[in-house]
Amino acid sequence: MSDTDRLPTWCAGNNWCAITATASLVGKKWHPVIIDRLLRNGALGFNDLQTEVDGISSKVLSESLDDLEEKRLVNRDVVNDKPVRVEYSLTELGESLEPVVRSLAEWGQKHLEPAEDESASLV
Amino acid sequence: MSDTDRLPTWCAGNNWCAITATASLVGKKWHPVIIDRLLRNGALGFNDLQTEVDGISSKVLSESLDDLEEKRLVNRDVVNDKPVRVEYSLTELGESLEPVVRSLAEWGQKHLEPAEDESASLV
DNA sequence: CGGTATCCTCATTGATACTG
DNA sequence: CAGTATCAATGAGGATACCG
Repeated sequence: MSDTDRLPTWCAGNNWCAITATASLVGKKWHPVIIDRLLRNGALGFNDLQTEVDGISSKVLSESLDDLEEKRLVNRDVVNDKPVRVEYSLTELGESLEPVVRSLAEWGQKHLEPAEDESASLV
Repeated sequence: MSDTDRLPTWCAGNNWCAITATASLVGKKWHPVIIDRLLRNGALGFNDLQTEVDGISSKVLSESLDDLEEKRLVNRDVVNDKPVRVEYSLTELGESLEPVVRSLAEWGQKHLEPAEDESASLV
């Protein structure tokens, strides 16, 4: 019931529907970071991932991972039973987000960072 | 003080800093739609914009516009004094977001929409 | 026309603690 | 190691009404 508003009814056939939907994916604060980490490092365990992201609580990481898994962007593989060892990795769909993430990163690097501090020239 | 966490300290020199910053821009639910509308239509008045977006309240539109203006993505021009006539348009910086928005849209169209409903063929 | 002002609800985050 | 449980705090989003 709560997921009926995921794709609003006014999201007819126009492409900003896809924009909104995608933005709600990568705009979830931690999602792009997690995806980035996974793109860079490949498979990571839960705590490794938490260390990599640095600043996220285990609860939020767990929820984010659930969300990303549900959306088929990450795989969760139990690679060992005892002691428990889990590895998170990107699915093909998740990896297909790379250009999107890169586009975000490039725009941000080009337009956002210099705006905050004009005293330093480009490195 | 509350804006000290806009760019978290752990956002060192890695590019996911830019990712996060950009994602927080275009991930604001209505922002990408507004930008899309402005990209398509050019300059729009407040109420026109509200009609275009369809579903946004004047309060949220107003706040979004403030936010976008503050980030130098949209211009607010008073083109007439009495009666008041205001036009919102994208700045160059705002227009430079087009590839980002397109990248979001393309990914969403390619990967998101077919997954939700496989019964209907493309229109 | 172009907004503000309230007030309210719900989603998201986060800290801390605890478990298999 | 890999999470879940709880609870508090924050804030974005929305409905409605009103103002210059």
